[in-house]
This record gives sequence, C-alpha cells and structure tokens, in this order.
Amino acid sequence: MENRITPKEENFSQWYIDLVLKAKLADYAPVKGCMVIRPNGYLLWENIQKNLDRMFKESGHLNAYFPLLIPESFIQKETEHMEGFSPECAVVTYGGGKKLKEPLVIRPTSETMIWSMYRRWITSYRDLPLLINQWCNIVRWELRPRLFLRTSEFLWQEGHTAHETYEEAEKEALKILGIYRKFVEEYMAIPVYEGRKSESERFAGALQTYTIEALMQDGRALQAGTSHNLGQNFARAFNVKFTTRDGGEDYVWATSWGVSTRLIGALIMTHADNKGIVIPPKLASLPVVIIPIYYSSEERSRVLSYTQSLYSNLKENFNVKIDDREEYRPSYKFNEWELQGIPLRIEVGPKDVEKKEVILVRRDTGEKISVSFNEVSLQVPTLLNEIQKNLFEKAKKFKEERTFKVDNFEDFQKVVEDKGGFIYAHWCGSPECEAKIKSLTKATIRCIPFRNEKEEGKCIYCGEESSQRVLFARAY
RNA sequence: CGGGGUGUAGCGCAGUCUGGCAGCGCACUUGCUUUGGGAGCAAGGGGUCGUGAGUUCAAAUCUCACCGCCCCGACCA
Repeated sequence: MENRITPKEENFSQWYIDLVLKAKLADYAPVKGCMVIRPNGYLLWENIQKNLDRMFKESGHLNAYFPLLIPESFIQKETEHMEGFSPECAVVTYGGGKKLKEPLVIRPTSETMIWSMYRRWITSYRDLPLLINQWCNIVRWELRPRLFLRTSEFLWQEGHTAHETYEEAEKEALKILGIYRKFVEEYMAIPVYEGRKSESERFAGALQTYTIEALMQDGRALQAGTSHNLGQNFARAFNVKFTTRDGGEDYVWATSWGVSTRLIGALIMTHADNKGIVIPPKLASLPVVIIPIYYSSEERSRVLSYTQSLYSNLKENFNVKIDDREEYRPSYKFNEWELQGIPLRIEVGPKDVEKKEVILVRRDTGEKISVSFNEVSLQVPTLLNEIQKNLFEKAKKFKEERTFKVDNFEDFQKVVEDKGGFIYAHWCGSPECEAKIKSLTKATIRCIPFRNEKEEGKCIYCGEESSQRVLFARAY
C-alpha cells in the first residue's frame, strides 16, 4: 500500500477521505452510503462518548434505550416532523415472511417513539423534569455520503427531556448547548460559534434550534452539535399532558439534542496535517508512545531495560506503550504513530541512555526536546497540556482570521468564492433573502450568534433595515 | 435523477487506440545484510482482466447489452 499522504492543499476533501482510510479509522461498507468504523476510529468515539456521558450524568441525565423500529403512523403524527424526515426514511415492509400491516420506519431520530412512551410515564408535575439520553444508531437515507460527516447510518447520542414550563425547557436546551461547547472546545480543541438557527434551518418540529458551528481547514463550516427547544409540539402530537402544581392540566414542554460520530470528522478536518491525524491529548487513548532505537544486540538490551524503567515511571499516570516491534525500523514507527495522531513520542537510543536523557517529540509542532530521565514524568504532563492548549489556540486563530465582516453583496460573493470561512453580515430576517443568498452563493446562515452586538445596518441582499449581523458560510 | 470518470493481484495503476505468453509499484512470504525520519539485495506466492452475449484461428484489447463504484450537482433537522 502507498503510505504517503498527498498534501491537503491540493484537494482537501480527497485528502480527508484518503487520510481516514489510511489511518484505518473507517472504511466503506458494502452497503452504499454506509461506513464501517474500524477499531482506531471507534476508540475516538469511545472517548467522546465517555466524556460526554459523564457530563450528561453530572447534570442529572440518565441513559435509556428505545427501539430501532418506529410505526410509520408515529412519524406522521407531527406534521412538520413528517415533512422534515419522510424523504430520508428507510422503511421495513416485510417481517416474518409477510407484508406488514403497518410499515416500520428505521428511526431517523427517536422523538416520536420516546414521546409515545412519555405519554405513559408522565401524569403529574412530580414526574418532571424527565431527563433521558440514549446512545444508538440511526438511519437517514442520504443521497451523497461522506465518511464520518454524512453517512446513511451513524452512531450518535440523543437526549430527550420533558419539563413543566417553556422557560425550563429553554434553559435546558441552552444548558446542553453549553455542555456541547465546553466538550468540543476543551476536549476536542475545536473552537466554535454558538447561536440559534434561522427558521429555515431549524429542526423539523422545533420552536428553536441552537447550534455550535466549527470551521474546517478548507474554510467550510461544520455543524458540530444541535439542541432544540421543541415547545409543546410533540406533547400535543402524542397527547402528553400533566397535572400542574395548581391542579390544572397542560401539555409538557420538550427539548431534544444530539451529537454524532460526525465529531470525529470535525476533529480530523480541524487538526490534521500532511503527516496525518492529530489527536488532542485529552481525547487520546494512548497519549504517549516510547520508541526504542538500537543497533547491536548489546545496545538492544541496554536500551530496552532503560525504556522499561521509563515505562514504569510513566504508567502510573498515563497510558503508555513501548513500541518494541522488531520487524519495523524506528523511522517507520515515527511515521506510523504520527499518522495515528499520538500526541507525544519518546525516542530512546544508545546516546540517550549514555547521557541519561530521552527525546520528546510533539505531534502538533514536530519539536524535539531533550529531557533528562528524572524530569520526564514532570515534562510529559506539562507538554500534553501545552499541546492541548496549542491545538485549540491554533484552530481559534484560524477561525478568527477567517471570519470576515462584509457590508455589500458583491464583496460577500467574492469572499465566499475566494477565501471561504465565516461571513458576518447584516440580514433583514426574511427567509426569501436567505434562500436567494443560498442559491446564488451556496452560503447558508450558520447561526445568529449569542452575545451578538446590536448594530443597525442594511440587509446584505435586499438593503432593508437590519438590527444585527448573522454568520454565513458554506457548510458540509 | 442529470453531468463527468472508472472497473486488470490485498491496495494503487500500466496494457485497450493498432487483437497474439497477464504486467509494474506498494503490500505479503522466506533468507541475508540493515536499524537516530517510511531500509537494501535475492528468491517466492497471489488473477473468473466487473458480468453476459457476439465477431475472430486467437479478445483485458473490437461490437452490443447489463452491472458496480468514484467525483461534481440536486437532497441533507
């Protein structure tokens, strides 16, 4: 197999696909539009899952599991929801060798199944809030799939909550978005813009959709997570009422929210370079790898015993591996671990043993640092922290440098075409202008940012009054 | 569904125009030498040339039909 990776500048999306395949994160499945996540890629997902799960539980959410198959009539109960999802649903029509009386939809999301259960579980305000999450796979029949970013089947996490009041649901939706932002920025080292979606970009059946939007290295935006305030739409459709504190009756207020294996795609497209993947230390299953280097068999035993004591020093606090495979040369191993994105490499050769030193090599900068044996266990955590921080800062700088304030449509088109990135521009608020801009430039409103300064201006397209700027970009 | 490609060893490809022994690189196996940035040499294994039909003494190559995959669009809470 050809081991080298082509430079990413030439064709970013081809480079991305090649990298995913070469780093053995995923592979094309024998079913069109579907992807196999290989152990390497699954490790990343496990780490994402582990950390998010902890954060959900800390804020009172519990995991449950709901069925894969949903009666077709459930989807049709909520009109907007049906319009949003019907075209991309896969449907089972046969079972037990017979045509089914009612077709079963493979879940594209579980709102309908979950709300049909919530009807049984919720009768009083004492049953609220109900805070449930599930980790599962879903199917959306996409016409044009891309590994990790959009596949017909994918793994995700979907939270579904029920509340007494609009305010409480709104607070929950925003709280979850905050968790997503914190996780994506602090663990994945991916800086994002937070905001709400325009009406046309909203989730089918939601009052509000909140989103975090990241910027990939080719200048295209990626929606990294969404959180929806569903109002009472699903409660009405599934007739979920509860007795209020004052003895009255009301429909339940709902939220739903999710992130998927798409985050792995975001991680790669944000940090990877021409040597391969770069994994932020906080998400790395294996943050440190030790590579022994030797020539003679006499050196071999000296170097290996040195790496053993190094290993014992570090293994208390870090997952460390000694790559002592005899069949590969050190230079081969360097490249291989760089392709896998391991944050820190420790090289140990005869010269280092002699001087009681080691060489630490950072994945993010390639910098080689000589450190005395005694300092290694102090230097490793320091460097890992620095790498984590540096990855975030580098990506943040990139995102900020590619966020352009633009005040007329001609410049808007030019920036979209030539530079890419986010465009911060005035918009009158009409869906017609939004649609026109999309069809002319392929740029969509990614979000109306929180903490947006009020500013009078003219809509970039129609020139009508506008009270704030919104973020546009071409997106994946 | 429209436009453009492509299908030959596990992967990447040449060979097709002009029909005549099934090739190359990487990977794999064995041996020796190597080992501080993807090692060298030698030997070796691996093929329904996408499928079906046709033309021909002879088809990866020419003709017809079908199928798959990739890229660009349309779709994508």
